[in-house]
Amino acid sequence: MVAVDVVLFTVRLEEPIDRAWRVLLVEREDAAFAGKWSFPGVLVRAEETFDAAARRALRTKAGLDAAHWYLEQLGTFGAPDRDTRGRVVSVAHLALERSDGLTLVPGGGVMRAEWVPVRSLPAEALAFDHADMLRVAMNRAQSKLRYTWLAFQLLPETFTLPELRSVYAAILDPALLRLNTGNFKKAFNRLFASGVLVPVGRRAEGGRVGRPGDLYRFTGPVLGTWRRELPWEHVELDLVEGGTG
Amino acid sequence: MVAVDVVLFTVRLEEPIDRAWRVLLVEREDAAFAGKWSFPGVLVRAEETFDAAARRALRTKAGLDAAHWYLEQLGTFGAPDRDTRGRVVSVAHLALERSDGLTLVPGGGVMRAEWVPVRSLPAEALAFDHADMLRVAMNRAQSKLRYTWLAFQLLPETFTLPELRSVYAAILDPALLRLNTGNFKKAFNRLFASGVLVPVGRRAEGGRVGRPGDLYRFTGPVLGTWRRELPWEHVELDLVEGGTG
DNA sequence: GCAAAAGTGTTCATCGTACACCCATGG
DNA sequence: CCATGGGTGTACGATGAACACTTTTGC
Repeated sequence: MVAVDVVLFTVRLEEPIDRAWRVLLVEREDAAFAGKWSFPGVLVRAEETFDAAARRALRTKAGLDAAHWYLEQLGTFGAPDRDTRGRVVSVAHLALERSDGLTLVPGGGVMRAEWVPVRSLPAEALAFDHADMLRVAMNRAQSKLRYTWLAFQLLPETFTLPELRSVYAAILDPALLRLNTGNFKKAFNRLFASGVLVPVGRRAEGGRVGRPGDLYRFTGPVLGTWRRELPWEHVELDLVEGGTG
Repeated sequence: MVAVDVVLFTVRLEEPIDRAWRVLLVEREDAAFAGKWSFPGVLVRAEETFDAAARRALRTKAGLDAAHWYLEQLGTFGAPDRDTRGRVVSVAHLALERSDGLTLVPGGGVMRAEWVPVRSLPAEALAFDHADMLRVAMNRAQSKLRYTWLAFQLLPETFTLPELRSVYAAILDPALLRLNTGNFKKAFNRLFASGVLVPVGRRAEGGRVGRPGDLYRFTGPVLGTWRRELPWEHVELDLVEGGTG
């Protein structure tokens, strides 16, 4: 028996930073798992790909149309005793998406579907080995945020730099919020220079105290590495014409 | 049906750099797959973990005792038509190990087992979707070499810096061999300073032309990231005592 | 002695960090 | 006009890249 489970992360910018990083969890109708959260998942059909099954899980269990969302395979969990009802191998998936305009519609054996704060989620609250899955998913999401431009996936079309910083802070480290704003912007100098991050106009909504931030738009692929990790990553040596004798 | 396949990489320092990066491939006895290479793999038993199954595949198909080797899950391949004999989901694994003292012993339905050069391996030479697996495995191995100290896993107890450079060159980019030796050493300054990389004594074997390299020993965990990837990775701000009015 | 390869040290440019200063908004 | 927060510019230190130079081997 092969199943898929989906760990769908989002960030709620309006929430306090410690509760901003959220994950989609559902509670099943089965009495056996009462009071436990789990990730939306389905059994893989005979002629179905994992990717299709994962998007179907989001649709049927939470009413979300994930047809075009960012989705990647996380890993496969197959400990012989992970499911008490027999050996079920689960291919876990990671998805990230903004959740502003979404409404959750529980379905298919699901009582509740909610965005639950990740940082304060105790392992006992999760069914099966989903606490393991969550740990792997959190690490992977943090890595992806570091190596790629996936952070922009969690923001609306136009956004301010403080909002961008909030995304990084919510997922990587809340302390980032206390970082100097100027240096934060400088970290994106290359994106500005290459025209992938472009300013739009002043921010009208000044709901809070200070000066509103400038609005920006991201026009690049969300994947694509941050920069080189090894010093000598780009070796473009033209062969030196060494005399051979 | 759930199977595991293992992509086991090694580096042969004595070979020319383009043929130094090698992968373990086997040829099955089945007439249906004659002339095609595949990765060693087995069906997962009822009460067996993936990890155990992967190590069993190396043992039974190639006679390798991989009990303590570096092994990680790569990803799961489950396209409905990937195996002509029915739907078989395969959990691919990545392993890296030095191969100096190893002898390959074909077994369990395997005719041949060989270390095949990776860079010159055409996709058509591989059975099933193993060409896809290989591509993923190559990318993952290259990433691991960049983010971790896994390169040392492919070297003997003591080694020279040129040999270390050869490992990086074989897997990342052959052009690294033409890089300045001094700057290469400087890239490991942190390892030297922390005492994880320690010199031993002069290299006796001077089989080649120039001066033999100094011998070194690596005494650290093979995993462990290279360095920070985001500028503001380590936020250790003490809260500034701002007057709150 | 000469060529080839390994290893050391210096210089220079780049970039991350700290910090001072200016701008815009709400009360 | 003052507190709060966003944005700009400058100075300094760390470090990667280029390169000159020394050391050690084989022929």
